[in-house]
Amino acid sequence: MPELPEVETTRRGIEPHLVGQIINSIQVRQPKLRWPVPDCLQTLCGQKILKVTRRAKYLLIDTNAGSALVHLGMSGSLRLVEHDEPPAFHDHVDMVLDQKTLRFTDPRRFGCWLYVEPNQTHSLLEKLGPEPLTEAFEAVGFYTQLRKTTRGIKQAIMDNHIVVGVGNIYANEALFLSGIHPLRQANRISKPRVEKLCNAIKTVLGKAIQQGGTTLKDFVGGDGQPGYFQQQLAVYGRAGQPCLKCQTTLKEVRVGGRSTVYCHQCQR
DNA sequence: AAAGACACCTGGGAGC
DNA sequence: TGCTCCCAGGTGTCTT
Repeated sequence: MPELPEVETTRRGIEPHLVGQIINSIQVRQPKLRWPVPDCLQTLCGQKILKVTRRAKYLLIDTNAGSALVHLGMSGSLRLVEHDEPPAFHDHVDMVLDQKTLRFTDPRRFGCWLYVEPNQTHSLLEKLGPEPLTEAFEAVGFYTQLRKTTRGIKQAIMDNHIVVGVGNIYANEALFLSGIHPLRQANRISKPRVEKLCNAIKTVLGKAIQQGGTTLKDFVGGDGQPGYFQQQLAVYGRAGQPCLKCQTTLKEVRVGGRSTVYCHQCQR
């Protein structure tokens, strides 16, 4: 579920229900997430939520007494439920607000709930590269970064030091859109093609956010309408099927253990 | 300093 | 029907 568009969609979905609300309690049923949920998270109880922001795939729920730093991992989701809705097996954390309860579900427990002190940054956020949908991510800087590595381009764009938020699905899609072979050495791609890739990343992620997070299966917020996960992925999950541009059969290889699908005709 | 392997977990589907 | 194996949207940390 959660690639950057899903995280941003989650943020937009929960924010209106969170801002201005008081955190009445935080119930941790399963503290063993990616890292143990720290006791100091309780510092936030009694505080008013000021805003909900996102950095890479991390969500920050800000108060005057610090922030909750939440990551959805591979299988996490956040949604708003009524106070009396009984928790299911994988509902590990509840943030009880005035009107509703923000509930964190995560079967694989790769997600996290951490505490950040006021006016501090967390070490997890320190070494992150630029946000792909901002001007901080642009072709010149991107090209400079790519010149420094001989890795395949797919691995490079999935590296958080180079650009954040490009997960496996959208890495595949952006490379198809820009006509670049996923295994091509990052430092051997011409400037114009890097520019094209830069734009493709922005386009793919931006479109996915517009659609409400393409791969999301369950939504957050009261108005969780189904249907946005049935979308048009050009290559991901389509190995063996014809390329949408040239009908060549799409190939699949494993890159760093991740499924990688591409058209060997369109992508060079 | 950079790149690859490994780690953390559960659930679902394929294959036998 | 039931067991085993493999795969899945992430990413920090350890090992070369």
